[in-house]
Amino acid sequence: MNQRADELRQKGLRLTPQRELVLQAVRELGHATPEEVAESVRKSHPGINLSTIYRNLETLENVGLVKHAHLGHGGATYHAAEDSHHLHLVCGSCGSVGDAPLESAASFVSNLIDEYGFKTDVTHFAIYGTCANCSDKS
Amino acid sequence: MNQRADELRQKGLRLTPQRELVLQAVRELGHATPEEVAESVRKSHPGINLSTIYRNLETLENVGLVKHAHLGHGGATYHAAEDSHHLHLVCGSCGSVGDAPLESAASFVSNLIDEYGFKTDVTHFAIYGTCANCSDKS
DNA sequence: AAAGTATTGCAAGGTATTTGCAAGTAGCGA
DNA sequence: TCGCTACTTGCAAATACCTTGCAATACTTT
Repeated sequence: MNQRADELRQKGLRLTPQRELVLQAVRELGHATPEEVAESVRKSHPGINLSTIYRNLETLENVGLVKHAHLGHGGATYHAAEDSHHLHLVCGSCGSVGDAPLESAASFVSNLIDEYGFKTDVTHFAIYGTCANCSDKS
Repeated sequence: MNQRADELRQKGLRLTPQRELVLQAVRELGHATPEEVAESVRKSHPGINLSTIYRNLETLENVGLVKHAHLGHGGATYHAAEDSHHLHLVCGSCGSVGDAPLESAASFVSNLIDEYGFKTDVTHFAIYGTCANCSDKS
């Protein structure tokens, strides 16, 4: 039917309605927890089980269509693989999540490679701190 | 008895054996989950309850003797406030946690301040990536 | 030493995520 | 198009991790 389906099938996986819905929801939502994905999917298809969401997020991640990042205390948040080209600035004070381009971290990343041989993925964990807004107030 | 005890008492808190043990364990362990702290403490004092560990970690953090960081999927890990002067390089492949001095991120941090007014605390979340060891193998 | 209150241990309660299993269904082949 | 096989789903139970209520205990101050 399309590339996506083929890619799944090649790995012995199937393109089920539920799986498509999960992928679509992740793409629409940007960053979303499994719970939020479930909520979104259920607007059109109320019957979908939470464990199905979890299993599909995992499956889609294995295939490379989806990635997860850790933006806070609790669980992971998921986003489409296509938009993992920015880092997440999480404000510990107000909880807001801002974006910044990868270039902001370019020198940092190359530092770590040069000095430690460590290949950094700055998108996977949040960059924690205090946003401009909250800094002003204090 | 000592500075630590006084500092606690000033805030209406008490220095209990359990509390001292928790602090000592955190200092010895470097980075530790509540579970690991419990395990360590129980070697000398088997009766200590997990909820006591959790409550004391929280209390000690409020007082500023202990801090927590997010180094992986699950819960937080705790360390003594004194050694929060490094960032954590977590390898997604082997799970190892390496340290790097704050200076490695200095330009990154000032970038984010200049461009977004965002004050970064690079120690709070792990820096995720692949360590030199694991890069070699692949 | 006694009183007052923070703290502890225990058990129960939460929340988030995972797992076992029978029923359902996508996708390949005839 | 039909059937078969194996991947998936929904459901319920289980697990992991952490929090909370409460009565008993034990630091601290007086």
